[in-house]
Amino acid sequence: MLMQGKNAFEIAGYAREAVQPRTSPSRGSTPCQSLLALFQMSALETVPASKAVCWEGDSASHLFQVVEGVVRLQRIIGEGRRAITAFQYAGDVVGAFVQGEFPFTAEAVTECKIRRISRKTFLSEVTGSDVLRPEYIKLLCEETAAAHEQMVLLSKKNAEERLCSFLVELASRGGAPGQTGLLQVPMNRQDIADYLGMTIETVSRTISKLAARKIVVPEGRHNLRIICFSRLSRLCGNADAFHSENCHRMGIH
Amino acid sequence: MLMQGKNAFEIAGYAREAVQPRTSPSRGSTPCQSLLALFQMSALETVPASKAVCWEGDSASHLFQVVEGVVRLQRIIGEGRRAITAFQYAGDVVGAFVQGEFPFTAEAVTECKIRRISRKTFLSEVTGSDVLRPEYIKLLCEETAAAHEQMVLLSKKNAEERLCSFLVELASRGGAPGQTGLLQVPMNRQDIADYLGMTIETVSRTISKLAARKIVVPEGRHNLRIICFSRLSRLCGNADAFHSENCHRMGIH
DNA sequence: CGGCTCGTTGAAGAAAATCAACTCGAGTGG
DNA sequence: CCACTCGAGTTGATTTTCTTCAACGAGCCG
Repeated sequence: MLMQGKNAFEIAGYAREAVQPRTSPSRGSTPCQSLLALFQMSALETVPASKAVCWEGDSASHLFQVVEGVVRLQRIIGEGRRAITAFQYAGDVVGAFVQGEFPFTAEAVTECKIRRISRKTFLSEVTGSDVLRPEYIKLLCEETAAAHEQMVLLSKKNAEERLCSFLVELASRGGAPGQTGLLQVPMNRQDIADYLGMTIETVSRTISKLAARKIVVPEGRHNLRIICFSRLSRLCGNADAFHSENCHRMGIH
Repeated sequence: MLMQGKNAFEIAGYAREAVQPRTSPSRGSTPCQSLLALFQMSALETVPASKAVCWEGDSASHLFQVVEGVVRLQRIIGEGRRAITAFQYAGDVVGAFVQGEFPFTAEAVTECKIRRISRKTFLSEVTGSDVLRPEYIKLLCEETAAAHEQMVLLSKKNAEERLCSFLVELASRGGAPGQTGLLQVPMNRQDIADYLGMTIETVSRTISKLAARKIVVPEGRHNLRIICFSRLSRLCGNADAFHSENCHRMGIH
């Protein structure tokens, strides 16, 4: 329920490629220009924060597009343990890789605007289009690559590297923090913890330590001012941190 | 289609769906029956244990099929840290989800037999076939689902749950251990550790503890006799362990 | 046999989890 | 307006789990 007042969101850059210029539905003769245009024919739905978009185990009859807001994909494994396997931002498609049943529950982190499309329609449109098909494949590949990246993080990185990786990812996926370096963090500490395989306490302590080193400055619960993005990048624990494309000079050494 | 093989490999059940009945190459008029048949037109190559099949960062001009043996997909992240993101068994395709450059190095765990096909050929065959396309999509979805499963393991499971999950996965992917309960474990302790986000010492200790509880019995470095598969399943840390399809009575409670 | 790798086991240490207290803000209601 | 509560977050103290360091053992091959 945090920050949905139309603008705070955009300021932080989360409106990545939100609503596109209206095009006519592709049903019939007009071919779709892009995957996201497929969703344009369906109504915009509003999902309140922390309400589910779809449930683990349910038959995946639909796919969803996040138009605005942030969605988390999560799995519950006994005794109150929860793992968040991905966050989906404006422009992302939820369920692209799902066949049969959803292997996750998708919940709105913030209040969200979404569109849905039936899997049947989606697949027939995609398989019938030489434009959409490679785009769909590309999407699947990116998702899998992201999953592998996350596995590396969870396998081998320590608390600080995990958090820094998360912040860098958030800055690039949620939208660049921009000149001011103000990064909006829509998810709460528990979400971050469950995404990074840590506890809220460790997340909190790690942020405090970064703050003490003047790498970031917390401004309220949901904002972090990035003082030195290049240092943040170098703390991600990637072998090639120094040559990272994220690292092209941000002014501060 | 499993087990036509005749050797030590088959005994352990790793010949999942290895070599198929010879079909003529699909180039030209004869359509392929399945994704794996696509590889039939190319020569069988032998890769010695611990030699690379492809390298991280290299342009992914080819895809590979594992015909026999086990391959590990790994990433190195500075200072000698290695993460194994997946093992690929006989019948699996390596690089299905890759576009552009390989995000991993693929290395033979055991001596392997592989076939390769150019990405260009693969994609043109797949996109041109109504049989192959859904099969390809299914493959991508399964890979992503497996990646999510692994993320849950790495996020939330303790050493024992990780190891038990691995053994159950190995039993189902590498082939059922069968009546005798003898499970072949082709990878060494370091491979297992890097796959599960642990150290070799912790892997070793965890196996010893399972052995002390008479759940498994190590027989040499690369064999484990599963005494009680249902107990192993229940130790995986999945919420639904009791109702798992792996759990249909194996005799022992 | 000696030298090697791989695996196991023990002891010590470190990182993160757990448990617990406390702060901060927002909302509620007197 | 202020006291109160409630949830989220922070911080400290303690414990647990796993890692690290080190020694040792088993199998293998020259």
